[in-house]
Amino acid sequence: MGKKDKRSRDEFEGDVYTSNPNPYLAHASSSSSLASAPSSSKMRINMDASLPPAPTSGPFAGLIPGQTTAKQAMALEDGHANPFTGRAFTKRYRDILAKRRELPVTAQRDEFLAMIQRSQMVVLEGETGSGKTTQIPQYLLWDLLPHLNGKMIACTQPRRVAAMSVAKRVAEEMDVEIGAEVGYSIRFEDCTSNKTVLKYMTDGMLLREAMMDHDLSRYAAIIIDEAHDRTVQTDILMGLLKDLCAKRRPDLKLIVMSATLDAEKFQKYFNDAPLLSVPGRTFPVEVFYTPKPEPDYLEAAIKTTMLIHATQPPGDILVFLTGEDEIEDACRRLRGEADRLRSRAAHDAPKPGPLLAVPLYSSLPPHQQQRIFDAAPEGGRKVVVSTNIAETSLTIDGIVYVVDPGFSKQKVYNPRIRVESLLVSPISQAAARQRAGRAGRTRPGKCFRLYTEESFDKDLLPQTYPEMLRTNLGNIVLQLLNLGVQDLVHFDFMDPPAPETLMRALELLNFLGAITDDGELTRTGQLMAEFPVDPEFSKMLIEAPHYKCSMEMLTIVAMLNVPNVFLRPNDRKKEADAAKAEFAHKDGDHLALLNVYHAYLHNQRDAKWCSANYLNPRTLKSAENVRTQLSRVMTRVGLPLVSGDASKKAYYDQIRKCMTSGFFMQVARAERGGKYTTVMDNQTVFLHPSTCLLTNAEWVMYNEFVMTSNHYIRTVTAIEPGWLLDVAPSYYDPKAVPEGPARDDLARIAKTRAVAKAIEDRKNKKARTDEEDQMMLEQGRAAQKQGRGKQERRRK
DNA sequence: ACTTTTTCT
Repeated sequence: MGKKDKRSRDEFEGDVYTSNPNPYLAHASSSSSLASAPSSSKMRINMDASLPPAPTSGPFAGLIPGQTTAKQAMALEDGHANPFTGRAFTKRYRDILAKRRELPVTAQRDEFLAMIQRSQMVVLEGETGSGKTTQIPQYLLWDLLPHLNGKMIACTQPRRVAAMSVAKRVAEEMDVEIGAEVGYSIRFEDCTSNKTVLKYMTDGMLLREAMMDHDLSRYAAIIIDEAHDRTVQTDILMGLLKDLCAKRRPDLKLIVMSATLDAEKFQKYFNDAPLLSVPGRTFPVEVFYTPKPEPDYLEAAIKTTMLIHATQPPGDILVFLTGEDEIEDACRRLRGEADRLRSRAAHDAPKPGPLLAVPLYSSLPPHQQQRIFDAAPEGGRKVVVSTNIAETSLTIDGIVYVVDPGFSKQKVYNPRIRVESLLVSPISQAAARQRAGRAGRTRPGKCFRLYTEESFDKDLLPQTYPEMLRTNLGNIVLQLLNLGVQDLVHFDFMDPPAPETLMRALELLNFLGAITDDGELTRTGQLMAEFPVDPEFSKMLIEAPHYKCSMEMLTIVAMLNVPNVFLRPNDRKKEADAAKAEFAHKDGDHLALLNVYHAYLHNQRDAKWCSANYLNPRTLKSAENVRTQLSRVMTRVGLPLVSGDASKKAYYDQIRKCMTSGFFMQVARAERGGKYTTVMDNQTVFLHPSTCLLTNAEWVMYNEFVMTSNHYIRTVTAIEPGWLLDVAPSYYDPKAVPEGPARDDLARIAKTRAVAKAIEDRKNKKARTDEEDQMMLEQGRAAQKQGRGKQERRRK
């Protein structure tokens, strides 16, 4: 830790004033001085950015903020009344308190306090069951007493559900109502109040707040939890906060909490911040490897599961596979095998128990997801076959055996062809450990890895590649620019993305008009950053009023920002396809989505109607949520909510043209035999079989490029090539388009237009001269008249 | 020629 960390509080206060004499200035000079001014509470930038003065009376008397001990806090926790509310502690509180005192982290409370009191940043490493997520924020609360000077402590989580459930737990632990002293803030749900001093929130939510207040001045401390997840949001937050701590908030405390043994990397990144290691509390898991590599992991997984079922003591099994189809298939086969095993068992031999095979993946409707918590059948066992959702997001108690084939679907981004795709790839060692750990939550367990130990050591990466290196950065770059980070190349990423990926993002934003050639955020870019969607979508929304289709664009963008609404159960594919055809629009999938949403509202959002039509009511509900949020943003930034006349022929043209203004970079032109070629990079692609496009459209725009058994374009709508010249003239300058039929088309249209324009110009020019002549004549007459008038007056 | 992973604003 640097010299700064050892300074006294007085020096810190001095620092605050010298480094930032006028906080308003810092704010105004940032690039996000948008039309939508920050709300007044957010403008309340504290001139006194340091700790509150030591209270001389009241329940906290005797504590010196930033210098307390565990003993002092524990005495108050053990007291009669809750110092934060004044109310007497409940019995339930005391019961929970007793359990909290047994958590591994409790033993290190003083050690933690000592570290954070002498260092601005601390890295904390703790496995599951250590209690770090619930306790550390409370320890800080008792030490910094942020409520005494109107500040808060934030603890960020990568996932919404975690933020919400941990907040609820901690509210109980502190004997307060959720939303009062302890609250949470996630998209669509702000459960906080002016009383809130401890706030759990998603990383994305804190990033949004940072856009309005670059200094995050409401917070006395920020805790980044689950940092090992390395989500894009976590990574950006770490970069921002590191910089903020060093430059503008020397008083801000930062704790980075991580689960894996990768803490040294975090430590190094945070300028050798001190590290606290907290042991976890889980049961031991015995790990087994296969002696030889398995040629087919699905076969091996089924074989292994059956073997466990037949030979191992009671206990449920968790099998990790990669996707929906694979999982459903595996479940069917496991059921079959188990039945066969039971019917074939010899009379004298013990009969193996029944096997309950339950699938688990995110798109599963909630009531089916609930089935993973069903009890195993009498005398038998339960197998949960899951995607990596069971790795971190969902915990199933009672799992004793884990089958880990070592694969998951992972997003990869290829900046050269600007395509994100999902690939079945080997997992990392960290992920493998995480999977194994799922067997030891309630008692000692076993993990069967379907690969060799040598392969684990040699082939698996220690950590999963951070998402930042596997994703399209369009939206992230826009956000960073809006956060006032001008110099992206030198932004302190923990793992810097490939320069080509950054280039692609800047190029995209430039084509969309969000940034200038020099990389400066434009007014359009500032507006775009206000919308919680990718830049192509926000561009569509901003352009919508010009095309008189704000309402329609809101619906389409919302529908494209939730998971697929169309259900297609394996045993009812035909019926589902027929139901979907009812919503089809001849010009493409985007307009079909519009039809679906209208029908959904028209049928009073009825869940029964949804299922009868093979639509997912849950996704439609969230589409409505997204739509409401987006429309609020539009109103806030002053974009009119207008709609065209649906009975006019031009109505759908306007909508399609508006979509083209956002997605003009994703356009393909038909070839023979149902093939298409993408216009800018000459990729051969096929319409995804799910498309409802009825015409043989020559030109189409698409939403997604998917690589599965083939190159497909998904969610496709027919467009007119001429629109491309209107919405992106420089991008579609025929000279810039690769040679081929697409370029020929564009060149022909451009030429026809040029000729037409020349004729029009000449006509206009003639008309103008005629008009001018006429005007001059009239002016002349008027002057004559006036002149005569004057003469007449003079005569009088 | 024949179909989707996870999460967040």
